Amino acid sequence: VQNPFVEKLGDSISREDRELLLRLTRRTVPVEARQEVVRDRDGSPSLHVLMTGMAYRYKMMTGGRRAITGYVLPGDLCDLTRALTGNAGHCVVTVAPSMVAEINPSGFAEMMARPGIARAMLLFTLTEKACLREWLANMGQELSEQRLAHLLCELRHRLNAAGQVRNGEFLLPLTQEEMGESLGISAVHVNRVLQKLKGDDMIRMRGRAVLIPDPARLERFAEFDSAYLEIRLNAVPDLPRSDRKPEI
Amino acid sequence: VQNPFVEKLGDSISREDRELLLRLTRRTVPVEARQEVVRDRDGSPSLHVLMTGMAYRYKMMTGGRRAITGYVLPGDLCDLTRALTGNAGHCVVTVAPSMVAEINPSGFAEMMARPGIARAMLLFTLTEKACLREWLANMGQELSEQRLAHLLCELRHRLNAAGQVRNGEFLLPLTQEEMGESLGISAVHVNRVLQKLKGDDMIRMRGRAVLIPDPARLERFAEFDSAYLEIRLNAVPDLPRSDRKPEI
DNA sequence: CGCCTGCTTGATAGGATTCAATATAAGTGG
DNA sequence: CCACTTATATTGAATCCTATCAAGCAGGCG
Repeated sequence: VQNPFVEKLGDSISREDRELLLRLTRRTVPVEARQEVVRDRDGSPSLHVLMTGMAYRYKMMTGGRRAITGYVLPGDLCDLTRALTGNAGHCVVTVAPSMVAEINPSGFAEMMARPGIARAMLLFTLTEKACLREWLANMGQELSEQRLAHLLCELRHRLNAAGQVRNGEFLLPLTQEEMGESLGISAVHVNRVLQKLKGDDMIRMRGRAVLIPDPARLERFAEFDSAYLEIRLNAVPDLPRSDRKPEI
Repeated sequence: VQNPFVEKLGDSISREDRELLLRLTRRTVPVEARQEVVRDRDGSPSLHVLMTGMAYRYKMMTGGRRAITGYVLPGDLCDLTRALTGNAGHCVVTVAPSMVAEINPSGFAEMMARPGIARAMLLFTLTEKACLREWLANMGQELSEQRLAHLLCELRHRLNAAGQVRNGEFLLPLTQEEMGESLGISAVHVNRVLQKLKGDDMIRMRGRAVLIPDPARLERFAEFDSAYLEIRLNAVPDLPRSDRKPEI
């Protein structure tokens, strides 16, 4: 995988748009694990794109607790909101050594001036919104066992799309504390739930490697439906055409 | 308030864009309370904008439970995702008699072809995303008392922006069941928490009218910071200009 | 008036937290 | 390379928040 960001867009953008994005994301900088890529208020005004590695978004709560609200995988934008509005509303930190492309403000302006790219960015945002909705629904209605299973399903699915799953196995460099912060449960409880899932052979773990013997079974258990991740760009009509019958 | 949708955009869009949106949302249809405005899969391909009334987004979970993931207030879009991708991922239902503007596909195409409007839609989406992130963080980390308080703070704040708060009092036509579905707690528990908040004089209720004697106090208690709702369009630079110093 | 929906209250049960202690893994520096 | 230090993982016990079940109450509506 050369440029996961541009590749994600597939052929939904024009050749010129693709070239521009390739150019803007050519230069990447390495970021070590557990390093802040985006800080809530300060930090660089650039737009950051994760090219390799892994990160998550989190929000500080009073009392020093953290809430993890989503994961950033190769090809994902880190801080579109901050680039557009000047305020991210959350931080992004790596969990693994990563490569990040920085698009400076003028480059960002250049890309957003292209309608095709702007629309693609909107769709990225919609996907993330769908993710958040899914997490929220899960958090509110499901038991912790299913929630953890759901998280694993989502990560497996997305990592798979990023080509990071080999033989049904993928690396998950998260601590149990962090899993807990993602699900709203304590690290102690994560540990117990994890053991239960292992006991039922829903998952197997070797260090930081996770193996899911029967993804379909885990997804059934987690009530996971990947539809919310499939907001594919090519599912978008060029622009809704007026040949559809207009209604009253 | 004539057209809450267009008014929300303020002077961040051009006069022509404003005229177009006014024209597209001129004709509205009444929708009774507890009526579906958006169904997950089927339904009209139009984009719906709530002009008056109130609605919420929900997702059906297995077992017949519902998860409410957000509220739609006057001026808000109901189904931008569905208009763009063909799939909403959730339903929208009114809680009060409402007026809804329907923008048919060709009208939607027309508006999205204007860069200024497209950018405004992106910002709407970002605001909603910020909301979801806030809910998610709250759901995961806070106790039900604070969560309920937080929900009330958000609704007060947004209803206030929509001019629906008079003397610190506003109408909240929600059942306790629905509040529970918004917070991931049972209706029975909502009732008890509500009583506790009343007991501390955090809120007062007369039927469906909610009065918050001291908003600042409730917000402190709920750890509510309205910043996430303030993604004002005018906070956006015309487009990031290149007169900022580019960094390495 | 009777019915239905929503609200209220009590009692019980269970999931998850916290506290605490130990084990294990992972670094670090000598 | 090993001893030391720290972070992470694991296990147990007590506590607490919240769900569930059940029953009674209130108000609106045909």
